[in-house]
Amino acid sequence: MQMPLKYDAGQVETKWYNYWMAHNYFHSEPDEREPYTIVIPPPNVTGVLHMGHMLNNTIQDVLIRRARLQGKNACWVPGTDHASIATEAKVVAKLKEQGIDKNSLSREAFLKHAWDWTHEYGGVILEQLKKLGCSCDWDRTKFTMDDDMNEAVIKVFVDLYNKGLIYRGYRMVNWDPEAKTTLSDEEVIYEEKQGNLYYLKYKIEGSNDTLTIATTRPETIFGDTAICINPNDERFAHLRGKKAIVPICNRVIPIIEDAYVDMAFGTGCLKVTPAHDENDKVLGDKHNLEVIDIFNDNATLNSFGLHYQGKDRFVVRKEITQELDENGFLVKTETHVNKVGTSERTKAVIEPRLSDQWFLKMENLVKPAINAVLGDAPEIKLFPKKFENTYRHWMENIRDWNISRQLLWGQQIPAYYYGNGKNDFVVAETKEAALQLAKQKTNNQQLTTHDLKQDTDALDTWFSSWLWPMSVFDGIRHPENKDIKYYYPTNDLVTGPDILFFWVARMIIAGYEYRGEKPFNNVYLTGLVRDKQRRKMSKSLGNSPDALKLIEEYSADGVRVGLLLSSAAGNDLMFDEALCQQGKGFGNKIWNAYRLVDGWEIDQNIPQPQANKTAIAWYQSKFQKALLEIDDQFSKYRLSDALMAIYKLIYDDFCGWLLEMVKPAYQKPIDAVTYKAIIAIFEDNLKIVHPFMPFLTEDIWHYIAERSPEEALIIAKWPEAKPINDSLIAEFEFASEVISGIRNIRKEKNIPFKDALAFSVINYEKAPHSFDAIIEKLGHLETIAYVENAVEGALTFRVKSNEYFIPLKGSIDVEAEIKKLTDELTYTEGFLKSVQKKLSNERFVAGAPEHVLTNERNKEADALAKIETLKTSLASLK
RNA sequence: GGGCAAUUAGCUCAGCUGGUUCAGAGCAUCUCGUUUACACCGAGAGGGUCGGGGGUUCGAAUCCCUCAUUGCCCA
Repeated sequence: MQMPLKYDAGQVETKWYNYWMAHNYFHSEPDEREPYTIVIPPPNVTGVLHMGHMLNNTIQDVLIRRARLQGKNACWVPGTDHASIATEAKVVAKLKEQGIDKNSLSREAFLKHAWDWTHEYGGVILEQLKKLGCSCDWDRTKFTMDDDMNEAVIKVFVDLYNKGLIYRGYRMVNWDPEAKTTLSDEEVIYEEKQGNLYYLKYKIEGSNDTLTIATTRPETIFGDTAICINPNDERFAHLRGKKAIVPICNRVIPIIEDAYVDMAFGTGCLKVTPAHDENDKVLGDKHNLEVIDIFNDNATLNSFGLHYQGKDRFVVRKEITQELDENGFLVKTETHVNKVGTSERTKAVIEPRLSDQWFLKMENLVKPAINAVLGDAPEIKLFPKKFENTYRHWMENIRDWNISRQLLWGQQIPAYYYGNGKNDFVVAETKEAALQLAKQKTNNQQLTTHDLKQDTDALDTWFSSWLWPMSVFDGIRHPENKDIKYYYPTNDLVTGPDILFFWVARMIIAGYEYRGEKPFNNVYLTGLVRDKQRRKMSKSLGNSPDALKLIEEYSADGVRVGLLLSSAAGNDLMFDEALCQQGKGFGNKIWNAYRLVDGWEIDQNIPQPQANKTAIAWYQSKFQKALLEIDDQFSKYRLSDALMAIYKLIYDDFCGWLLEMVKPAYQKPIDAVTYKAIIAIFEDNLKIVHPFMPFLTEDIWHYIAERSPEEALIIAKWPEAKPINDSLIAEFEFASEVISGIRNIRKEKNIPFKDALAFSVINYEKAPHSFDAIIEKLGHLETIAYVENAVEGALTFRVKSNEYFIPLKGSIDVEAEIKKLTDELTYTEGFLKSVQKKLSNERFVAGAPEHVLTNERNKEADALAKIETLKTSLASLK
């Protein structure tokens, strides 16, 4: 087939993606082959492709395509998650645009809107992954809110509850008193605000002593249930075990000691208000303090606020400051800058508020997961290893997981209340099952489903995605099905370090709890994609390039290469479009290399020149060496280095050297043996490039020959390992230095390449002649003459101790030659001296290992030989 | 405030358990070159006292201490 001059990426990409889909190469079913499985980190269903996804999914596709070429049964399961907070926020915003208030809708009506939204925008991101070339098994696409997935989540919740691992408890949440709703941490914006630090005097019970505390929120004194001092603070040693009296409300509260208190901040005495401060809550739990909530849900004071009842918190702050001052409790006021959380949407100052939440006990669940990664015989490896420290730190200090969210979008918590008491509920997979349980629990056979009210909260999205590697294979509902038994544990997980805890650790926990087995063998943690100024790429900064535009401009292959060229595992990636350009350039290079080969005329009758045979044998060894290196880099998840090894192999060794070596002279045909070998080599090259540049390689593959669907590159066989001829590689290295020497002289003397040169050598090194014909060709020499003595009137250069001569018509600048030789001599003598100094150091000779010594002695011998050559040359010139 | 990383050429990074990858790669820069695959090209060149200081050692980018700077996570 005739090849176009230029590679048309857009057209080629569509063509081959459709071809791959039509022939079902991405689909996997269990069979007798070894499985290789990846589950995608499910992106937000309503999200769009950004640079992080591009990097992440390129890596996964490289891994999966390589596995496929290696003959494994490769299965990459795609899907999306429902991202409850993000999606719900988007739906709420859209409704607001239409003038609809979320709170005016019933649960069912709201969910209908959310599903409409999901159906409209959901899956866009998956379509975008196709543009990138991702070879996911689309038949297996999952969504965390699919019916079967929901069922698995609920089943797990009920099971954990029945095991006594799920409980209800209080937790501090971000309360927006204007919207009267809970906000996630992501929806709170912290702003620096100028405020005051009020110094308040508290009396000590049973004495005339006082203590002074500093607070930014004097109105919260009604909620004080302790004063805390640092046990190491000698200033307050006299207060130990005493009690203090809260001003105005005159409540008597204990003085407790805890190292949490910063002795240097304020007065060193801290008032503790567990109901209204996260840190105070922790202190309160630790010291068993009373919890007094002083606010209504709109942030006015309740009855604990006494005569301030019904007034807003900020009004009270002013008024109470005055009252305290008038009664002599206010010592002084200082200005103070602190960070105040405000609502992203209403701008209201967030009120920390205690609220009923569902928790999962982590202490015991976490044990197998710690052992799996950090134990003596780790079953799961993290790449890069440095994240093991982070993992350890989090897992060993794990807190119970708050799994409830005050949202509608998500799996509704399957707890059913039959009464108003705190414990008047049952947990079951269905309402019907709940009714049975409720009847048993209450002994009230009259109960009906109408008496049951389901908890209004939804489950944290991570409570779905922590089951992902199991639930996508239906392994929770049907633990013995053939898919889960075949594909689980999966092989590699590729994700960002920012969700190491939220997701990765929890999947490990769930894996051991529900299958008694790890969910994956290896975790490859990618870096964050940043821009050239090291800023994180984000929508709000607007510094993230449009992913699809990039693909349009640089081709999918180009962008893939660009992303991977500079992304060592775990290191952040400084994204630069120039890298995509480099990727595109690489594609162009391969394309044109094939155009060259494709254009050759083949002559069956001419014998293969020895030089071509040597060249091909050399490249084959070089290829095998690269293959080993590539395998090694892959095993360490160093895809960047694997790609660079391939890049250099193809660009330099194949295009730069091999093709130049075997290229027939102008309008001359090539022998059939060489041609056949070059084609075979080209095919092997395409195979190793294919995981990185799937489109271009598949396209060229089909230009090389007519191929049936069974012969497509995507399912070809990865090149076999063969022995490496190291001496041939070394001989080439030597020859390439000779060629460089010739090129240098041409350049120095402005000799055009088309002029053939006379050339002589004194072969002191007894170098073999295998590459002579190649040196002649690439150096454009008339011939290589082996001589015993220096050639007069010639330019010279040396490789090791061999001396090369290029006689020039016209005069040689003898002075310049002498200077060149003298410089080389001076340098070599200096080098020799340093080597000999080392060798004459007895402690070095005694202490250094044998191979180091041998090396130093070789250096010495080489230097001596070279000095000999240089001296002979100099003598002949003078 | 606690913890964990990092600092090597103009840029992005590699350099595993101290000595043949020991100062490297790619890009960028500069010079020369339109040789019939490719100017998205070819041939060459320059560029780093391996963040500063100290120590261990025959020998340190590599190990230890210290200071400085930066980043990340947790509070």
